[in-house]
Parts: sequence; structure tokens; C-alpha cells
Amino acid sequence: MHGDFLLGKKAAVTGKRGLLEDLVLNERAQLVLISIIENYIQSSEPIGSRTLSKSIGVTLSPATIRNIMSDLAELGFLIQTHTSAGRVPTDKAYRFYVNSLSTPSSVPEQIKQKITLVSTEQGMQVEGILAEAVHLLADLTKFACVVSTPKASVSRLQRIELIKISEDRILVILVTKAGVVRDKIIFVKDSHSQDFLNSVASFLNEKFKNHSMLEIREKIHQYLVDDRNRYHDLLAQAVRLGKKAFELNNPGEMLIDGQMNLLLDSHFHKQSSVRSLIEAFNQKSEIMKILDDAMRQKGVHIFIGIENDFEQLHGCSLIMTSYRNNQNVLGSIGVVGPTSMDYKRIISFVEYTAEILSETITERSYD
Amino acid sequence: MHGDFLLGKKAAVTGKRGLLEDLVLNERAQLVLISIIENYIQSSEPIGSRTLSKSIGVTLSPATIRNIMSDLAELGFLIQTHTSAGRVPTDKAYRFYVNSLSTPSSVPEQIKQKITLVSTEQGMQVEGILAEAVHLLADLTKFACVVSTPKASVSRLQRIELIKISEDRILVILVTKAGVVRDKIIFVKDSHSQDFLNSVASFLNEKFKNHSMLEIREKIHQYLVDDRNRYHDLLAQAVRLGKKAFELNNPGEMLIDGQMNLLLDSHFHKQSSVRSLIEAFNQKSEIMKILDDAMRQKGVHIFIGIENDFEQLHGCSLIMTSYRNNQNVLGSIGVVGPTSMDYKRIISFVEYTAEILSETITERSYD
DNA sequence: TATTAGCACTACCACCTAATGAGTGCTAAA
DNA sequence: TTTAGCACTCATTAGGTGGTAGTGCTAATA
Repeated sequence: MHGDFLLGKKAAVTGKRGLLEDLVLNERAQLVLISIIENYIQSSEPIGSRTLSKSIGVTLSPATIRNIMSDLAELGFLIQTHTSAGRVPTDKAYRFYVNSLSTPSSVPEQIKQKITLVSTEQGMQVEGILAEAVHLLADLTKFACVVSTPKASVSRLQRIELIKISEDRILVILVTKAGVVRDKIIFVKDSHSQDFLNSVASFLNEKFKNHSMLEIREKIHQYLVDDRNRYHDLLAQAVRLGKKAFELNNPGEMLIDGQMNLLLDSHFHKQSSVRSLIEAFNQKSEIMKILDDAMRQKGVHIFIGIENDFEQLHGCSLIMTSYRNNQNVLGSIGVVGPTSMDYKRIISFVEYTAEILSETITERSYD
Repeated sequence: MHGDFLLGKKAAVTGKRGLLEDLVLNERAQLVLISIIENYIQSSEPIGSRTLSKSIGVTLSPATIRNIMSDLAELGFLIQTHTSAGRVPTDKAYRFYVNSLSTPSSVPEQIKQKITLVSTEQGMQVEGILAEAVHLLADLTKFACVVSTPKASVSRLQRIELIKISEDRILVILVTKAGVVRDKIIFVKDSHSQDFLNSVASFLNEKFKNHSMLEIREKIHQYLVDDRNRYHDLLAQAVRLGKKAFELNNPGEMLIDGQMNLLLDSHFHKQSSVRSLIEAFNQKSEIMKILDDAMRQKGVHIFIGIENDFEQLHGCSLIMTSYRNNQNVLGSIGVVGPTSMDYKRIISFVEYTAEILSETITERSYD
């Protein structure tokens, strides 16, 4: 096998290779690969051996670099657009690169100042803050950015209001501890007076304040199966209305900003990929899934190229992380850009923005 | 003057011309102009005399058509991109064309079925319906579409709720007759108990239900200047809180969909105009102004090219109309596309969508 | 043995050229 | 008033050229 000489000691000793190629590239190969990637991130143009030989720190002749490059290509880290063109990093290369980033670069002070959410305006609500955050991030990165609104299921109840709209319609307003106000209409068979609804609401408030929507749904379920309650009219009605009120039928929302930035980006200028991008952003549910995934675990999630499950976005990389208040993880925020993005920079921006967002939302939370 | 032979009788007799050229073009000139416009709308390519001579109904030799075209060009209806290219309609031509459209073409049955807002889902709120409408319209037209949310000032109060959040913060929830729920936080100096807030809320509800926000603000102002109320504590407090609650600081929102469609459109493929479009859509306030204008008068508003006041959108045409419930005009909805759009078709789509939107919202209104 | 210099080769790119063709305007004839 | 004919313009296309940035291979070198 031609590429074997790239293997570092570890691999040479154990004889293992394959799965963890990023661990087994010898130092010089790593240096070359990372150099290519960083050059390419800057220039967006295929990197040739001569160019690299100049820009790289160590003195290596173009010929030597050519050999290394050829082997890296064989291992799947680089490809050529055509025979006599320079090399371009593959998804695999970016994955290696991102894994090799140990210290997350810090956000320049200048940018930090920009990321102060201006939403100190009085009366600005959570959704407004989110909109501002995602707009800011899109502006900084010049890519598309997404943020999911706080998940209803995990957020805890601050207060519920029931307002009679017509004989068969009731407006339900849920205020969560995170500061999100949700409203929806429920339909009922029997007409109720507003006074009655007020009693029901205060019952529900008393019972369920500070409980998460999930918990509340569980408890209500228990009430329903518990026979004794059937005979207590107010309670029974309250529970029945409560069941409807706390059913969450909203699929969770998300805000997108800066989609247009992507279309300006040279990497997406080929007609085909533009189309698939547009389709991707029209089909929000798929992006939601990715955002939801990012909420589950801590830290920044990075999906390079085909690593995300959404085919239309296979030409992109996604950088996602979660935001929270002092109690709960609420949702996630992230960037969608070309695979050749400046990962160091973008990752730090996403992290910092999420941090500030979390702080801002915590201040506004109702605890 | 060379172009004079185009003038119809009216002009020939009265000797007037200039302002109302669309009235004074003779019939043949009109036919040619409209033919050019319709051809260009279809093909997006400059129209030559030979092409036109074939596609036009009447038998006219290319040479004759050339003469007519030359005169139309002199009158400012047509321009050439370069000396030996065909003619392209100017904004003035489109204006003439649009004015000449007498019978608004009807929406094909097939499309009509598509425009049924699917929001028959229970619990879908006004904002959701708007989002759906604008999405649908964007999908049909393949241009960018905008809709403004119901204006707070004109909408009438259904109910107000005051919820104590912390010692100095109160969450105000306003439900309007149109079915819009707005929430905001107000800050107060003295702490109030929730019970007290409830009394204030029911006072405000009693006094102001069914009044428009504008009226309410006026009345509150009267209360404030009326000395007698100073000594009635509850009233005084209620008025003071009410003042804050009904101050509308939200600038009115709008939803955009299908921006990306524009970037695919061949007319905007020149880098320069793409940039200005992106800027345009980032600066929502300007588009809001245009939407607001469209609310004021009845019918469909058409802004061709530079006819709108927003410079970044001077390369576009806007088709706007208002939507309403059974009581009030609530907001407006419209399309932003290239000046060479198929006006007949788009106008009918916008009209029909607004109609269905109005119906749907009326059903959901709380009257 | 690893590295490098040298060389032949490839393919894109920018530039020029000539041919094509769709369009015009003008003039003179019908 | 309309049209045929003709000369002219200019964008677009295809073909050809030289230059350049890259490659792979081989043989020489440290």
C-alpha cells in the first residue's frame, strides 16, 4: 500500500488503521493536510504543491509535498477537480481538521462587543431576543442561521389563563417560566361561563405552577384515570379542560435568518446546489430535527457535509449548540454554511452568541 | 415630431399630449406595445421586429413594426440594451399595460383549490394563518411575498390580562377581536398584588372591550387629565397601568416568504441587484411602509419599478392588497417580483389569496 | 532511503479572431 | 402608408493561441 509511510508510530506499532486515520497520520502529513485546509478555507481555491511549499512553515520542496498530497488523496482526504488542478479537502479532511482543533479560539473583543444583545429595550420578549440573536449571528458569519424557540414540553408553567371567546371556543394562554407566552384555541362541547373558566384556571395555576408541561400532562392523565375525581364536578371539568389546554400540538417553531447570505456565497453559486438549498429551508421540519438533536447533549455539535441526515443539506456544514436559562436547556441555535467555512471562527461565534443569549434569557425568566 | 402619427384621434383633435400617452396611442401602436410586453413577459428576451411580426395577430411586415417600435422607443415605452438588440419594455410600458388590463383574469380552478388555507387545523392562530398564506403565495408566484400582521392600533379589544411576574414587572396580554394575542412586559415602581391586578384588568375589560386601541388610548388620556379621578385610588391606578399597557411600542410586524425565489429568477442574477435585494429585505421597515400604504385604500396596489419609494426595490414591481375581517381592514399582503412579471396572473393570485385570507380570518375573529 | 530537481504533460484560462445571426435604420419602390 | 432591400451594428459563438498552475514520473542527490 503506497500511503503506508504516512502512518505514525502508533499505527506502525499496532498495525491498526482504517477507522481512526486521523490518529495515524504522521506529523508531517498532518501539517500538510491542515495547511491545505486552512489555505483553502481562506482562498476557496484548489491548493497546489508550489503554493503550499511557500506558505507552509517548514521547508519542503513542492515535489515532496506532491508526494504527500498524492497519498492524502489516496486516503480520501483530498480530491482534484480535474487532472491538473490543485487539491481540495474532502468532508473527511474537514472532520479531521475539526477534531484536531483543541483550543476553541476566543472571540475577538471587538466582536464580543457586537454580540451584546440590544434587547435591553423594555418589554422585549423571548421571541424578540431570539430573532435578534439569530440576526446578529447571520450578520457576523455571513451564513444562514437558525434558532429553535423554547421547547414547550420542557418549559415550566408560570401561569395559565382561559378566556371565553364564543360558546364553543376558549382561548388558552400559557405563560412559561422561560418567559414565553403561547396561545391557542380549544373547542369545547358545552358552553362555560367566564367565571367558571376563571375558577378552572386558578385551580390549574395552583396545582401546576412550576411544573413542566410534560409533568403536567402526566399528572392530568393520572387524574383522569382516578375514578374518585369523576364525581367532583369542578375538578372533573378542570381536568378535562386542562387536558386539552396542555396538549401540545405546536410542532415547535424556529427562526431563520441570513438565508440570502448563502446564495451570495461562491460555493453555492452552482444552480443545482442553490435549488436544493432553497428546498431545504422550505422544509423546516428537517432542520428542526437537527436542532433538536443538538439540544440533547452538551457542547457544540458539528455536522460536516453528509454527516447530517438531511440530504438537501449534504453540501453544507452545520454548527449547532444549545441555549438555556438558569433552569433548563430551552432550545438551540446554529449556523448553516459551506463545508469550507472557517470552523475555528464560526464555532467560537456560535458558542459565544449562545452564551450571551442564555444570559439574556435567564435575566428575563420569571423566577 | 416624428412619433406624432401614433397619436389617436383624441389627441389629434385636441392637440393635447404628454401626460396621458396611454390614452393617445393609436390602436395599432397599442397592439404592438402590448404584444411586445406579453412576449417579453413570457420569454424575458428582447423582442425583435421579425419575431413580433410572426406572433402578432395582424399581418404587419417587420419593417412597419420597426417604424412603430422606433416611435414607441422615442416616447419612452421601449429601450434597447444595445444598438442591434431587440426592444425591451420600460417601466412606463408596464404601467401602460397594467392600466390597460380591464378584466382582472380569474384564477384557474386548479389553483383556487390550492389556495384553500389548510389552517382548518384546530387551534391555528392568526399569525399561523398569515404565515401559511404568505408561504402559499410565494409558492404559487415563485417570487417573494410579504404580509403585515394586523395593526394593533385599529384592532379592537377583546380582553386584557395582567399577570404579575415579579415585584416590578407585569406581563400584559392583549387579545384583540381579530384574534391576535399580543404580550408585553411593563415595568412598575410599586408592587401590586395579583388580586389587585385582576381588579384592574376587569375594570379595563369592562370599560374598553370592543374599543379600538386608538380610542382606548384617547380615553385613557382623558381620564388622566380629569382631576376628579385622582382621588379614586383603584381608578387612578388602573388608568396609570392601562396607559402603559396600551402604549403600542411594537412597530408592527411582517412575515416574508420566498425571498430565495427571487435569487433564482434570471432577472436578478446580476450580482449588483442581488445585493440590493438582500439589503432591501433586511431593512423591513421600508417594506412595511409600502404595505401600510396599501392598507389605506381599497383594491390592488401596483408599484412598477421606481414607482415605490424604496430605492433598493426600484428594480422590482410590487403587487399589494389588503386583507380584513368582517369589521376592519387588518393588514396587507403582496408580492415582490421583477418588473417583467406576468401581471395578469400575479394580480389575480394576490387578489384571490387576500380574499381567502380575509374569509379565513373572519371565521376566526371573536365576534 | 527520503528528498529533490527536471521534464513532459494536462487542462484551465484569458485573449484574440472570424463567422454567424438577429436585430436595427434608412431609402426607394409599390 | 406600407414594404422590400440593403448596409450596418453588435452580441454571441466557435476555433485557435499562448500562458500558467498544476500534475506524475524518473533519475539524481544528500
